[in-house]
Order: sequence, then C-alpha cells, then structure tokens
Amino acid sequence: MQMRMTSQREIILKELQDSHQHLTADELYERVKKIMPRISLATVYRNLETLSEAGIITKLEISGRQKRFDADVHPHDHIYCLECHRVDNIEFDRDLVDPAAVASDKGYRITGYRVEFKGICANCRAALKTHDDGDEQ
Amino acid sequence: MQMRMTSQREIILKELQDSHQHLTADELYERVKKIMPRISLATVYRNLETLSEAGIITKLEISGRQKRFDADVHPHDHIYCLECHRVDNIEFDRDLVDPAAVASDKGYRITGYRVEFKGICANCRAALKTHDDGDEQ
DNA sequence: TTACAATTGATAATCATTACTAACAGGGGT
DNA sequence: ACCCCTGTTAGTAATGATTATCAATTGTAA
Repeated sequence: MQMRMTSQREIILKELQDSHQHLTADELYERVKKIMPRISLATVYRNLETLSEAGIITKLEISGRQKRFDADVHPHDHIYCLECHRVDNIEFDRDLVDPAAVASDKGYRITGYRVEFKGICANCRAALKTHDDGDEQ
Repeated sequence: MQMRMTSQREIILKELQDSHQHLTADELYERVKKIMPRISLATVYRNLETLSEAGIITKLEISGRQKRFDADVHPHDHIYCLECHRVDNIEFDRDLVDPAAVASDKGYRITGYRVEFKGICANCRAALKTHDDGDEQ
C-alpha cells in the first residue's frame, strides 16, 4: 500500500504515539484539532484506517460492529471468522490463564477475561480455495 | 432484577437457545418475526439486554462501542475498566496459549488471538470505595 | 375492577462510522 | 513553467446499529 506521509497523517500518528493510550478516533480528533484546527474528523478516521492497514498502528476490535448474544452462559471462549464473521464456541483450557498472575501492577481488580481467536472457518477456506487459492487478511 | 417472563421474552430466548449460534439482535429479530410477526426490533434489543442482565444469556462485546487504536504494534494484550472504559496494555505470557492445540475440530485456520481482561482500574476502585464501597457489574 | 408498574410497538433520536464530492497538493514528464 | 495524474483533504450527507421516547396495552396485586 502506497501512502504519502502527509502532515495530517504525521500529526495523527504522533499524537497517538505520544499519548501512550488507546484512544478512540474521536479522542484523537480532539487532540489533533489543537494542533491543526481545520482538520476533519473524517480525515482522522481515514488515516487511522490507512495507518493500521500499513501496520503502523493497531486497531482494537472485536468481530464486526454488531453485538452478538449467546444462550450459553458457562465460561467459555470464542473464535470468529475474518471472512464471514461467524462466531463459534471454542474449547480452550481456561486454567492456563491465571488472572491473579496478571496486571496486579496496574492496580486493576480483575473480574474476568476472555480469549478470542480469529481465523478462517472451514466454509470460507473451501470457498477461498476454489477461486482465489486463499490468501487473506 | 425482577423480570416477568413475557411471551415475547420467552420466544426470543427460545429462538436464541435453539439456534445454537451467536446471533445478532437483527438476526434474532428476523427469526422471532416468523413466530410473532408484530414484534418490534426495539423489543428484541430490550429483551436481549434484560436477559443478559439477568444472567440468562451472554452479550459478547468489547469495551464499549467505539473502536480504539494503539500505536504499539507488538503482540500484546489488554485490560479494560468496566467503570470508566479505559484500556491498558497488559503483560501476559502469550506462550501459554497454543493456537495449534485449539479448535482444529472446528476446521478453522487460526491466524491470531487476543486475551482480554476486564476489571476495575485503580482510579475507579478508589472512587467507588469512598462513597459506595465498591460492588459493581 | 381498579390501580399501578412493567412491557410493548412504533418511531424518533443518537452515536459511531463510512461514503461522497469538489477542491487541493505534489510530483513527474514535456 | 505548464499540464496531467493520483492521492489526499475538508466538509457534509448517508448509513447502520443501538437507544430513547411515548402512548397504548398487559399483568398483577390490592
């Protein structure tokens, strides 16, 4: 992906880096506006997308925009397909993760955690293989 | 939380259970409409919320509605605060999780995973302690 | 059987994000 | 210097998911 490092892009990136936080597009927009008052919110969104496609930053997200609901309430984890966005339960030995051993340094009281795998489901693997020979995401 | 098991609520729950899937509100709405054609999408949303508050179903979600961006691209995990929705990096030994050992049964090709802790951050713990003596979520 | 609170359907409003569009900017090449 | 090409921008409209509002309905309990 070609990408010119425009001044807008540079400021957005620098503000995110300097923040040492996980900012939303909106929060970043507010910060960048202080430096470049005429910048547009759309520009912030567009450049965050571009920068994360280029691997310069990371977008934190879950499977898609819509929330999903699960009638199974016992603690378990999930895997979702990057292609079709389906979500499946997954067997994963949760004893491997010890919340107590984590992040006491941050001062959090941990009440739970989830492990979330992503990949390509069987259906989509087959579909991709037929016409495209599956290289994705 | 008090809650009458209304016919709408019952059908919504049953459809979700019978599906053995992780449906979105919209998908569930489409299914429920076949049984109760005059039901409103808002009712579906409302009852999914109510049922998950009651612990009868689970809502799959990440910290809030907005996406967040991270200038740190090395593989790492996150913890977020249920109160104020802040997100912090977390040190977690990712070698504990072996993607290859997971979910081959489902036919997925796994390309990555995240571990996401939730809890109450130090700030919010302090704030809650002063007036409410912290019982939450 | 009246009286109150919870719930519903319908729809408006909100929020986050994406799409659109006309204007602008920065190279080449000529 | 001039034109052309493409990427990018600001501004704004449109979209999609979710939540809020509200009058009407229902269930429950006195």
